[in-house]
Order: sequence, then structure tokens, then C-alpha cells
Amino acid sequence: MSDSTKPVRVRFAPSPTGRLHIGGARTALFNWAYARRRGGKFLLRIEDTDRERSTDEYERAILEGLRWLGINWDEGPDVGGPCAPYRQTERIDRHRAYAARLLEQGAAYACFCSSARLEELRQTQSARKEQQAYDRKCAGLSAAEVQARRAAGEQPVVRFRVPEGSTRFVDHVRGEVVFDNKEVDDWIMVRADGLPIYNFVVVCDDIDMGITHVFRGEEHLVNTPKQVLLYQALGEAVPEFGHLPLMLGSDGKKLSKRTGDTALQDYQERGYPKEAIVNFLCLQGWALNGTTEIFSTDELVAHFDIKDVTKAGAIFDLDKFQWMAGEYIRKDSIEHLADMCAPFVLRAGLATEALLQQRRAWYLDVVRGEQERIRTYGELPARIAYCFAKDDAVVYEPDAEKNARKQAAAVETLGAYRSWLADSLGRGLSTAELREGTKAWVGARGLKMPALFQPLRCALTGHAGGPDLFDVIALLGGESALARIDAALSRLASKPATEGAQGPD
RNA sequence: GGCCCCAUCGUCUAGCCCGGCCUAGGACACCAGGUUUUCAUCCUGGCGACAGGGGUUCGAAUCCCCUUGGGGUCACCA
Repeated sequence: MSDSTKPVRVRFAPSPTGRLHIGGARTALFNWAYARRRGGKFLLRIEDTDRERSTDEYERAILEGLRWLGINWDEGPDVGGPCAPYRQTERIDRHRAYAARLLEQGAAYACFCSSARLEELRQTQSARKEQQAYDRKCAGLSAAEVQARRAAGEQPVVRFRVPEGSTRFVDHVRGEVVFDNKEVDDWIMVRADGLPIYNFVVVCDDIDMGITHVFRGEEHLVNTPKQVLLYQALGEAVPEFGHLPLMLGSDGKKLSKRTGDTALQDYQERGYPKEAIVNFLCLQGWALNGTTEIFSTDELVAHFDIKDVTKAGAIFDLDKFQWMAGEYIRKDSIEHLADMCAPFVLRAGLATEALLQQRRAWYLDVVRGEQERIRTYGELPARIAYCFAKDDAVVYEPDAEKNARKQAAAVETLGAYRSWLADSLGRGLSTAELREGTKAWVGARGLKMPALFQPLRCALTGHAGGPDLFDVIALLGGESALARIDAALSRLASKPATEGAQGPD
């Protein structure tokens, strides 16, 4: 096999026919980590040979997504490199040269069969429960006949002539894999319109770019014999392979939109910290040591080895992902967390950028109050909306209102407390003094804490849970707090709007 | 269906390559307590797996075979 002392060159080769798949992001991450660990090069190549579906926009989005995750490449379409260009359609001359060489050697042949004939062939094979494969009708065409039909205007595809025997290769995650060549179809390398196909192009480019290791998703495992055979026909060194286990949806099948978000961008837009995304993706098919769950990309690079990648597919566990996102949020600094959340706050229409800047210290306090309660940046706006609400229009969550109303004499208690609070505020008590004073007030009246705190929380925030109420009062300001209590006094005095026929529980 | 890949708690995994240290470890989720003005965080405890069957061996989660189950793939897509 190939020389293991040779400098490592690996690549990630996405197709710009859609947004970056979360599984693709993991593939890129593992390739990148392998290159960094081994002191090799990581290249990015755009596989845009499907001209129907490839777009510049997707290509841009994929590059942005990778960069956002912190994956950098040594060579690629935007940064160039010694093997430029890095966009496959721009390398078509090279592909044509390889095709001509293969044709000349007889390792490939022109095939004039129409799509209709092939479709019919497939149908009959399928009806007879036979293996679906090309029947090699054109495999024996003479050079003269090919030339004549070409001259007559017929445009053939180019097929690879699969030799007898079997094809084996060592897969770094699975071990040795063997295919009987009888199972490998005489696959199409070049379309009738002259444009080459993925399985062909990928080998040409990997050869030209000196790729030493090919790590990709398991769905490519069955393509590998075709590619190995091609390397051999070309007399080139076969790279080492490693097929990563698939990322599965909750249904146990290849992750698809049916069972959840599949694009990296989806998670970005939901406000998952990128460090959490990287960390979680690593855990899908790899483990640092079996006990460490939280680790950085530096630690990944320091420990990653393709041999340690798991063989079985991994079901994408959103619960664990959310837990991990929360871990990253909790250990973040307030300043950074506030900055990361800001776009979500703006998008929710709670505040303007100018306001967040003017009241920076206040905004930081607001974020601080929720840090241990949110798991993604995207969860913040709904939790802090009350801070931006009008005092007489705080939205009461059903649970919050229920908790408030189930306290006996909630309105009376709140009303009495309002006077105490107004008085205390007037005397300029600190947050800590207010907190202790309130507890003493509750105790003096022989009440349980919830008797006051539940209605008060509902009045101030409309939520059933949240930060310490005296921190909330500090956030809102005394005037606003009193106004909210006044509003609650009348709102809680009337019957609940949503009372059901069964009556209260 | 053919071919290929895979198989440890519900989920992600450690252990498997180089059999004994495994009465199988960690994490998420779940359940029960504790802390707290609530929610959350945090702490403690619990539940919970080597798919089945044959071998090999003094000894198997670890090696071999079969069965079963799951997945991938069978395009002039990638």
C-alpha cells in the first residue's frame, strides 16, 4: 500500500447542490483534524459536476459554514494552491485527457446505448430479479464502427471496462473490504454531452492533487471498488480509505429532513454555539477517551485518529445536543454570550442595536439572569421579552398565572406588599436589603414564601420561573415594578379569561 | 431482491485489535431525594446493555462460524 511516511493530504469535497449537511460538516471536521494531527494538508474541492443543481450560492454558503465552525483549509477554490483550480468543472481538460488515455488503452469504451434502452434493460432485469447492470452490448464495438457512428452524429457515453477478478482495499475504519468485480457495473465515466461523472472525476482530481487519504461517508463504500479499479487502470497509487459511519435520524435511517434539521445552517439559526456543534459532531462516531464529553477542537486535534472512529451508525440525539449546547452557554463569559445572543434579540424585535449599546450594562445583567436557563442563543428572546414589555401588557404564561391564583389571598397579599415595596424603594433600599426585608415581611405575616413570590413573579415577569425576583426588580426599576404590580392587582382580581367548564383544579 | 457494511444500557459511547484487571465504565434522557422565592443550575442516589445460537479456550463483551436484526447501495446525482 502507500507509504505512511508520505506527507498527508486529505480533502473535503462537497457538492454545491444544497446547504451543508451536518454529516458533511462532520466529515470535513474529521478530515481536517486528521490533517492537523498528522501535520498534513487539508484541501477543499468543490464537486460541481452536476451542473443542473450546483449553484454559486450554495458554494458560498458551504464555505461560510465550514469557516464558521473554525475549519480552515490550506488549499481551496478561494485561497488557491499548487493544484489549482479547486473547482471540478474548471478541471475538465484534465478529465478529458484521462478519459482519452483510458479509451486508448481499452480500459474504457464508447457506448451508444440510449437511455431508453438502458431503462428497458433495467426493467427486465428487475422483473427477472437479476442484478441490475449494463449488459456490455457496446463493449465489443470495433474502432471503425465507433468512428463511423460518431461521424454519423451519434454521441456515446464512455464506460469503464471492469476487468475480471476481485477488488480489495483496506478501510481504516472497517478493515479489509473485498468486492467481486462481477458485482461492479461497467459504469459511465463520461456523459454523452462530454461532461464527466463524479466517480471518474473524483479519482482524476485526487490523483492530480496528491490525495493520500480519502475519508468520507459510508454511502460511498460501494463506489470504492470502481475507483480503486480506475486507479489501477491508470497505474496510479491507490490512496487509503476510511468510510465514516452514517449519521442517522431518530428512525434509524440516514439523517434526512423527515426526522429533523439536517443543515448546519439550521442549527446556526437556532442559536447553537458553534463550539457545541463541533464538540457534539465529534461524539457522533468518535470518543476522546470514553469519559470526557466536553472538549475543544485543540483536544480533538491532539487525540484524533481515524482508527478510533466507530463502525456503526449513530442516531442523532437532539436531547444530548441541547444539553451540550447548554454546557457551553453556561461556561461562556457574559460579554461573549450577550454578543452571541444579540442578533436573536434584534431579530425578535425586542430592541434595536442602538438600545442594546446604550444600555449595555443593563443588557448584560439581563443575559446574566438567564445564562443558566437557556441552552441556545435562540431561547433567550422569549425568556427576556418581559423586560421590554409595557408595564400594563406583560404576557402571563398559563402556568405563571395559575401559580399566582392558587395562592390564597394572592391579591390582598400583593396589594399589601405593594405598599411595603413602594415605601422601601422610596427609602432607597439596595437589592440585597429588599430581598432580606421582603423575607422578613413575609415571615412577619405568617405566610409561606410562595404566597407572595408566586403572584409577584407573575406580575413582574409573567413567567412561572426565572431569576431571583429582586434582581428582576433591579432590572425593571422600582417604578416599573410598582406599575406591574398595580396591573396585576386588577388582572388577578378578575376571573381568569381561560377558565374551563370544569372549574379550577 | 443482489452486493456491501454494521450489532455493548432508550440514545451517544468506553472496553474488543493484544481473551482474564468487567460483579461491563462514563454521558444524555428518565425516576427519586437535597439545595432554592420559582424555573433552571448544582449535588446525591436509582433504573438500565454485551441480539440469539454454536464453537475455540482453564477462561470470551473481547477470537471463529451460523442465524436474526438494522443500515447503505444498485442514475448519462454526488
